[in-house]
Amino acid sequence: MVTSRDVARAAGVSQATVSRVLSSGTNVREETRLRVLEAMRTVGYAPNAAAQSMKTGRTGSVGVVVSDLTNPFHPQLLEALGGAFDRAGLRMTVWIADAKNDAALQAIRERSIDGVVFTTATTQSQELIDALDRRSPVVLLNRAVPGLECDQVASDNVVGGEVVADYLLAHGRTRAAFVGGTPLASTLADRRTGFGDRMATAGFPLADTSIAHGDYSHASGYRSMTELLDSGAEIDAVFCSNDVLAFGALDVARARGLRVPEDLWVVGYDDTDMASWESFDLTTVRQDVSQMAELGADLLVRRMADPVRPVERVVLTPDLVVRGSTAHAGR
Amino acid sequence: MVTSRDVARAAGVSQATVSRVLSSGTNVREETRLRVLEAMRTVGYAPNAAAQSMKTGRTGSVGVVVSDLTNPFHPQLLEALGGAFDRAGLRMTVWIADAKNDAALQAIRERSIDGVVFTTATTQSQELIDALDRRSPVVLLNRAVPGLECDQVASDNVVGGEVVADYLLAHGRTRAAFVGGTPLASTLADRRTGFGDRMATAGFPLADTSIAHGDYSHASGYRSMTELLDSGAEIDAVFCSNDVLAFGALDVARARGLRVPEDLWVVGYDDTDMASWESFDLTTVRQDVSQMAELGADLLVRRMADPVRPVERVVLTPDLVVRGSTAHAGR
DNA sequence: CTGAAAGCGCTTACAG
DNA sequence: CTGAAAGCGCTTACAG
Repeated sequence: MVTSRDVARAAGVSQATVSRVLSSGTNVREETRLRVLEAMRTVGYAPNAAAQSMKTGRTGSVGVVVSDLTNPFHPQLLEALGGAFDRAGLRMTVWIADAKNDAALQAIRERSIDGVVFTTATTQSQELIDALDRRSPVVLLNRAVPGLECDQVASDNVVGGEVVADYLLAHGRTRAAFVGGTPLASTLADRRTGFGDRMATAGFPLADTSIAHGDYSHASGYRSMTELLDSGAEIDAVFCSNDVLAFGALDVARARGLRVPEDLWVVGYDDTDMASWESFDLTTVRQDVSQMAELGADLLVRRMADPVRPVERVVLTPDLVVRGSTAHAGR
Repeated sequence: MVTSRDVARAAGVSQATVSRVLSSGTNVREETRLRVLEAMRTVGYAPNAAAQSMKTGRTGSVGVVVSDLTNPFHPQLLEALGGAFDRAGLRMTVWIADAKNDAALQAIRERSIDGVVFTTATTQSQELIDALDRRSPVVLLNRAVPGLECDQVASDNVVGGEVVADYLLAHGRTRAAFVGGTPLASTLADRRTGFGDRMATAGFPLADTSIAHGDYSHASGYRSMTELLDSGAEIDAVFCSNDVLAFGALDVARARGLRVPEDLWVVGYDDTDMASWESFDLTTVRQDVSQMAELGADLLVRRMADPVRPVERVVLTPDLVVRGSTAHAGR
């Protein structure tokens, strides 16, 4: 292994000078700097990250905890986060968690990473609370946990649900059902609350049959929609708590010869890329993934720079994207 | 920060003994071991990864370079790799690369990661060749680069194309077109070669109009299919070099009132989750993502353990999954 | 602007 | 089975 000592020898300077060129670049005569740089190239030097990290206390890596990459919303979020951290000169360690996952918090404790973004359902685990007590840099993205003293970025899912209700009501679609996963993640529960309350307030409570199955997958949406229709519920609209569920619901509608949107309106949530594909042409509530990721990455970077700054909670307002699964006629 | 020295003090032993408990666990009296473990808990100790890594020369992290998470095949691969590395006790640093990306190779040089899996198009960049000369652990997954002296796992894309041709020919679908991206990644070029050669050999060369546009996205498939049909080509089957392109092609067929499969057969590649959704019900060439990821992770682990072991090249044989976009009647 | 030296927190021979 | 000590490869005061 080539070390800074080898470079020093080759350049005829002390090891300390090599290190200065590497880290600050200041307090070095330009001529010396160039000579050292040249020597680095000649001997094929690359600084040892562990040694640097041990001295500086920083690793240059951050963690991202995501779940369920089969829902395209999550890869989109991951890709956006990757871009943001890349621009910030940070590497990204990824945990793909099924449920709660404290590996990332452990990694912070071991100083493998400098901070972490959680995009998964985060219960107030003791580990998380301890980490925050320790002033570990943690950002919650796409999740709001009211009691938690940490930076958070989330869209207002209650408003997201309300927007859908208002839209349906404005167009006389009053016999609405809700399809979610179960148990509902807080984000989805909020969507349901906003939606259901608004409909109820307008005098059109959701059908009791607004049921949900399993996870948040296509299969789950398919099953939920099937049961909904089998139950004989008279519905003219269905709001699914994410796009993938809505795709499943659409497939059921199609298979049964229901015309969308004439007979049934279908609304999703997330505005994933696929929602705009002609096969689906899905009206959905848009979450600006790029913006969300950008804000989250930025908050984490600032938190790492200053562990005691006041906590920030950013709430994004989602908006409705109207497409053929509701608005247009004759598709 | 709590160090092993603090633990030693609390347990009434030397720092070396704490370290022994931590690393090997051997050569320590059971009673001592328990006392140290207890002290660790009491003082809230977590070993410093950088210090460990500096001594051992290993980081416990591996890199994965993926591209284009909008193609669901890649998230599936990433998720499978994440699972495999997790089971091996390794963290996963992810680079989402648009083109060639040497950041991961740089990270190996700096000892931020112990090895890397490339799942992206890898030209024989000088950096990669240098890395291999240095015996850096590198595995190519889903990419075969014949000249490259490194472990590789890929499916046989030529055979994949041939399988499709044989299938079409066996069912009398002889006026076939190919839709790919451009420029073709080697994987896709192989699929085209296998497909085109087999069709030509049987006396049914592909239409000249077998064109391709842009990337490997839905939009690209949509545009290619549109041009294909606009050109007036008389085709009864189209083979798309991946599923996402096929979804775009299917949407065009639908929009134009072409019946699939009666008027047109559509075949994809990858067997992503979505291919089985009723909206698409796509016949496609299956790549076993889990197996591929498992093999790749395993090769990397073994390569890291033994940098001089002979290179392995694993070739997987893809198989055809027949669904409604070709076989069934009346959908 | 540069060098000698201390030290980051571990692991691991080397003695005992 | 345990401790004292060296050293992994850097960064950064401290002198000059």
